[in-house]
Amino acid sequence: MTIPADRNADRNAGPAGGRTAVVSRTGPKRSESIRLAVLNAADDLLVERGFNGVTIEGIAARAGVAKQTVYRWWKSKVDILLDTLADDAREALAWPGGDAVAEEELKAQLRRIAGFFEEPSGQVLRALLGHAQTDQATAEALREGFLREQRERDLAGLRAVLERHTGRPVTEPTVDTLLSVLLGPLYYQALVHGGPPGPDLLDATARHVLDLAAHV
Amino acid sequence: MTIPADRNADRNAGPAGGRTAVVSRTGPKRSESIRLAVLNAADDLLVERGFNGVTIEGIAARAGVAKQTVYRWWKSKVDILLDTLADDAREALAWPGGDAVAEEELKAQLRRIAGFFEEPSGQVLRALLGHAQTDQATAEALREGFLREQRERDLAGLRAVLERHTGRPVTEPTVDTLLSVLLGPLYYQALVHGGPPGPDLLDATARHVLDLAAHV
Amino acid sequence: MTIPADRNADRNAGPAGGRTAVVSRTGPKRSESIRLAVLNAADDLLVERGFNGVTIEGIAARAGVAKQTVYRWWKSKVDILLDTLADDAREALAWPGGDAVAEEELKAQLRRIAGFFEEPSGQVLRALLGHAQTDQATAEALREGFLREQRERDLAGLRAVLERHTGRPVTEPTVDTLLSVLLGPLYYQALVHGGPPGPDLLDATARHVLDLAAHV
Amino acid sequence: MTIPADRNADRNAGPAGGRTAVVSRTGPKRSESIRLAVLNAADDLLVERGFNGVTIEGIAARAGVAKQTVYRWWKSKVDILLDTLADDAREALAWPGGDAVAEEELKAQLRRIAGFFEEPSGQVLRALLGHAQTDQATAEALREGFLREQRERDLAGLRAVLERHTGRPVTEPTVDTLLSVLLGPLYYQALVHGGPPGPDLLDATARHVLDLAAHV
DNA sequence: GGATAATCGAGACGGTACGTCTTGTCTTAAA
DNA sequence: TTTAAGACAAGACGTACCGTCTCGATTATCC
Repeated sequence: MTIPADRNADRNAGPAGGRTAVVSRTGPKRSESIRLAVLNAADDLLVERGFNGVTIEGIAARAGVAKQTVYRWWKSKVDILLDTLADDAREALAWPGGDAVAEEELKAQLRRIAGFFEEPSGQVLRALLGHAQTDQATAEALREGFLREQRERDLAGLRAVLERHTGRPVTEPTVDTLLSVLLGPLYYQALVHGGPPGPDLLDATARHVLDLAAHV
Repeated sequence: MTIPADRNADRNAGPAGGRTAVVSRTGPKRSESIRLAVLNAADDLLVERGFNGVTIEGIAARAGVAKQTVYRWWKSKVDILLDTLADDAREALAWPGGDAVAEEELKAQLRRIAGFFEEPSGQVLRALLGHAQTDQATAEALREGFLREQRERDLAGLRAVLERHTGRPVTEPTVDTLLSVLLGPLYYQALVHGGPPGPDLLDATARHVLDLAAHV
Repeated sequence: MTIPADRNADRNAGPAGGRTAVVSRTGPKRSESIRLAVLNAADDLLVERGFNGVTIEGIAARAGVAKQTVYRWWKSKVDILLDTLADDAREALAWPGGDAVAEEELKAQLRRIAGFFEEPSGQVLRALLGHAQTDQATAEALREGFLREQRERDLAGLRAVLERHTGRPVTEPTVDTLLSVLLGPLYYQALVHGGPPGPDLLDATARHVLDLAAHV
Repeated sequence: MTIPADRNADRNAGPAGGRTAVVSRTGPKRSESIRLAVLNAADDLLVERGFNGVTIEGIAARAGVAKQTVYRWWKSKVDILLDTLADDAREALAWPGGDAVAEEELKAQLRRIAGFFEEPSGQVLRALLGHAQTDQATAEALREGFLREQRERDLAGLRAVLERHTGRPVTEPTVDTLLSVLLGPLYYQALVHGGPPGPDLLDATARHVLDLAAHV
């Protein structure tokens, strides 16, 4: 969670936001500690018991919170996990954007992603991607939220590396395709075969992407 | 379903088969029509209602069969879907192995896989891969069964193409890496972003794989 | 509600009264309009939805009042209904005490009570008597409050009629028994069989009570 | 429960009864021990905690039964209590019909009823009558079921006593009125003032009813 | 005219129970 | 012996109120 002011902007709209300030708005505020307890409980349960082992009742019990309190702020366990992801994944997947050699930077980024999939927050992403395979609502929420933002960050990061490497501008469709070439094998290993990819694969993809960028 | 005699050999072991003929073994045989009705019902429900909409009770009701009858032959809905996959996916993902130009053959194979993901049986695979993200048992069953076999078929198919293309033998680790490079972007599109990949992406990957094979 | 100054004397004791004047007591006074809105809302809900359909939240919502405001002044919905009863039932069940023929006066009083049970305030009494069957606290509150007062008014009213009829004093235990003989069949009809008693029954009881009073 | 064959005739209609035997009807039978455990649990809870303390969940827990099992056979706690009443109250309120002196027999019967109200099954009747004050469905079920049957038994019992006492036939409307005169004061004491009536009252009513029967 | 102290609306919160749904096992009767 | 039908224990679902509590905005009273 990086920008507290924006957090849950849509969810909080109910009592206070949006309406033109006519609404009086009194009463106690939402408890931040409860919010964190719920997100942590969900995360823990996911790691311990898998997606189907995460239940709203279980989350409430472990967070030491009433079930209705969970329902007041989130409408499903998917909603909770999306919130968890938003809090945790952003920085873990950021492009540091140093001035290293391009190939090294790509490899480092791939290793960072591979490492992310091993952590609890990576588990959350895997779980949500898994659920999205057959749940339309989850798929949409994920794409319009986390995935879109992440894609944008990745495109910007990759473009910067490529332009530094080739010394000239790179067109949008090119970066788009190259990003899929870069990330594809890694996600494929993580989602289909489970576990981290061999180092060969990461190095190979990083190199190929740079070659391709140079030749196109 | 290609080899009826072997079908479900392990699953059938329960009530009737397996034991060394000591079991008297009388009564009517397992009804093949029931088996198909169950598999179809599961498939239909998956497409209509998503993975969580598939329930054993729902399957039994739609197949016009008692719940216990389903439990007798399969131990979970995942087991049923694995059965469905085994019946449907093999040929859909086979390498035809013609004598076309290598690049064309790779592209055709990629398009075949992309098409598969749009069909009901592709839905089943996506559902199972999704569930495997957080369910250890499913992950194992999938990897030791369908995924291993499919990987072998893919390795053999790709090696044949590469050797025809380069005119020399290709080492095992090389094919392995190249297979991930080839399939990665496609699976990444299907599983992460949903929907088919752009044609550019498929063509690009096919070409790169051949380039890489030539240079290594 | 006949004596506003005394109204709810005990109930009001909470925040302000009772303590020996040490408490300085400033601030706004209790809103009478809120009190009435709450009592009316409770009454309406009781008639529309039955005892279980009366909830503090429902009352507050319908009265346009915050829940806490209700809890500030009443400690339960039973408490609210007792208040309603005190406001409404007294005069409806009073003995007018004219100088008519005794039999006519008894019949008129019985008909007045029978009519009362058909009205909303009669509903409140029935509801509270009903709840008192299995709720000890309600039973006690009802008996020590409304029922005792009403019993006293009834005893006085009946004694006056009997003494006028027989021309001599009537002993306490006799009036007590005769009051039960008089009211019993009426309440029995109202509470057990629902709906008003046949006119035969009222006339018969009135006559019998006078006969008995004459013979004893 | 006196006539097991008839028990729950309407409720059991679902799977087996009523329809013209077309329905095949297989599967396990309803467990009688569960039925009794549930009725006892409900009875116990009512006595211990009052009507509002009786919850389906509480009944299920105390009976050591799953909640759904309770819902399978009864649709509400009122339904359960009605069943309890049917099992328990019939014989407790029967007219023994000896050949004693009429007055003695009436007094005995009144004492029997008064005693019934002190027992657990009497508690059930009081609870249901209480709930019926504001719940239309309960009121109807009670009147069309238990109360009607009990009224018929009472009418027959009282008529026999009266005819033996007067030596001539008694008309229907007369018995009806006299029954209310007889039972009214007793129920009034039990339901309104709680606790048993004084012996005076019972003796007085019994005598009056016989006087009235003789004079009419 | 401030400070003080109450009322009041709004609603968060931990709970309990609701009535429904699905799971996986078990039991019975018919085929 | 297999199958259909379904009883059963277990437990999660999402909802409704409970009674307590914490805010912030408003009055009134008294110094």
